[in-house]
Amino acid sequence: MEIQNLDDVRVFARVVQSGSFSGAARQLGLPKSTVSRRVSALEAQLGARLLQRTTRRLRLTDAGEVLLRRAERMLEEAEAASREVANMQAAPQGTLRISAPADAGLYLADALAAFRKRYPEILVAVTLTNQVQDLVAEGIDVAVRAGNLSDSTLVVRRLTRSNLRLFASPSYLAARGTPECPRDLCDHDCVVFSGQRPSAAWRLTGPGGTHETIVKGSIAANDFGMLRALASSGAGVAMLPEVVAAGLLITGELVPVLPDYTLGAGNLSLVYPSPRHLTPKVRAFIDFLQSHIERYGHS
Amino acid sequence: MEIQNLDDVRVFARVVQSGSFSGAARQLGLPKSTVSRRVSALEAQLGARLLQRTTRRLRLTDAGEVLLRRAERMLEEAEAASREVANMQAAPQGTLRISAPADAGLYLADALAAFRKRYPEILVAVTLTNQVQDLVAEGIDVAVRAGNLSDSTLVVRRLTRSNLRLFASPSYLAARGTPECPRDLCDHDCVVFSGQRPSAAWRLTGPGGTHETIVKGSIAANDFGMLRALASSGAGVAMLPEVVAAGLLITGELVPVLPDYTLGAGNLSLVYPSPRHLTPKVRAFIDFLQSHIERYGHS
DNA sequence: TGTAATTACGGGATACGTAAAGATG
DNA sequence: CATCTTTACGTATCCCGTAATTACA
Repeated sequence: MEIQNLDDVRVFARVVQSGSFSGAARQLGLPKSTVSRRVSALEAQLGARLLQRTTRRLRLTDAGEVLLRRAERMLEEAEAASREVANMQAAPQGTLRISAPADAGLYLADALAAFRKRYPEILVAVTLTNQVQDLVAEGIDVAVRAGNLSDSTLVVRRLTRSNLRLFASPSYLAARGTPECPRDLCDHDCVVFSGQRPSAAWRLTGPGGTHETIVKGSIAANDFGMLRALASSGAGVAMLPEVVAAGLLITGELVPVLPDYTLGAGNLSLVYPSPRHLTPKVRAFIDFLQSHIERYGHS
Repeated sequence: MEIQNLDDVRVFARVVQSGSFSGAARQLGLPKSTVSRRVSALEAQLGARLLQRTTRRLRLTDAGEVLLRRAERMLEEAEAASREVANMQAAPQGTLRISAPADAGLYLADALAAFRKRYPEILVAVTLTNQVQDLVAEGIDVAVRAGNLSDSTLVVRRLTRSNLRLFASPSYLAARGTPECPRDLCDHDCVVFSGQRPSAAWRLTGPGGTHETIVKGSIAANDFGMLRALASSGAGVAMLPEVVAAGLLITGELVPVLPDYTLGAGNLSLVYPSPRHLTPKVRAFIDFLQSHIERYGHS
């Protein structure tokens, strides 16, 4: 048969080293009976007696000698594996593969530069793309996502939720006028985040308190990238996370609408495959980004 | 934590190799659930995720890569150990250490020569001594013993029991006459095997059928070596295994008495420490000696 | 929809510690 | 007689296989 239990091997090695079953039991903190049974089990699995023994004396058999030599290397490998993995868990290192929306690059650059300074051991590889990737298939450790995530299996860690604002293209505003207060929105085409129907209730918080305005959307989509594209091409007023709009604000393709108002419900999230045994490099990144955002904001 | 179960490592390696949990389950003949749980257990022990997985895709994590590399060497060692021990069990080899009564040397020589011819792989080391040794302490594989064995823990394998005969020294017979039939023994000094008292009922089987004769012993001892010494120095008629007497028969210090009669109760035995996982070299020797005696007798 | 991974669940095997037995010097 | 190994025993734990669940393409 084959050796099944590595602990049995450990017990055997300890018995040999200490020269007695009782001694090994004491050193290992096990009952003597367990030590006896473990060695017996190992002997049964190998089909050979490993130790010739009376109550007073102990002697390795030929088979015992063979096993002992192998056992040393075996246990060394096992221990090395544990140690190596533990270190890897303790000290963040390796390459962190990040996926992010194309236009989040500008925004992330800041945070990543600081992150690299804080964790020089971690190499960072960023994939900027607007298509949602299969994290597992692509070997991505963590993805930055904006919007409502119902991504099933994946774990979502929300970083912030207070950065939804209104934007429109200069051309649209030139044609339709610029809203001065929430009520004005009723007269505008609105680009709504929704998979269902092109209407929504926007809760705007600003100088005049909170107003809930029922807007009729001209177009709806469940992807902020698409909303942004629609807005920048003049489809109407869009509610977008600042992160999403950032790129086009700089180029002037979008301008803020009602800049004193926020809609406070946008999610910027990190997404990763499994909550279990989080790699330290991922954990480090998540925690770092969280506190970085809390400290410096997100625009 | 430490890796406890080597089977878990095997399962993990197989999963990586086959690229899927289900595939590994099929190859290993295990339920899929078990494969899943084994990998999870390993991950828990190492405190690190080894495989990033969805239902469709599988990917080694950094920790997984580390473990895999170590696992290969680990499993190789384990397999080599099993194989080596198995071979050792299958093919008798190594050094067989035998302990035997000093005067059994002559008798054993024959058998051992044949044994060596049959099993050239087995080296034989014979320790001839009249003192009973501690098999385990001395590293003796098997001992030849004659007489009544009540040796507790040790395993006794009786080889033959039909070689008890009567002997006396020529000087004794010259002084007291030579017995011609069992009845004559009543008039002789008898050297009796017994720890208790110097008398015994000897059942002699010969041409005239079986006679039970109550003999009064002059001296008793529970060691055939001592009985033989007594007999050869003229203490009386002794019942001895032929093996024990053989040496002195050749030198003429003992001669048979009532040579047509046997007492059929003497044990020639092999003794070894444990019945479990008998080493093949020991098993080979036991079996060989058994059949050798059956074929060629013992004188 | 079909396949893959995980989990819930119940029954059964296994492993444990205590304690007693047996052996040894 | 003190110490050592093994075993008997009752219990608690774990582990397994079936099957239902959830995820994914």
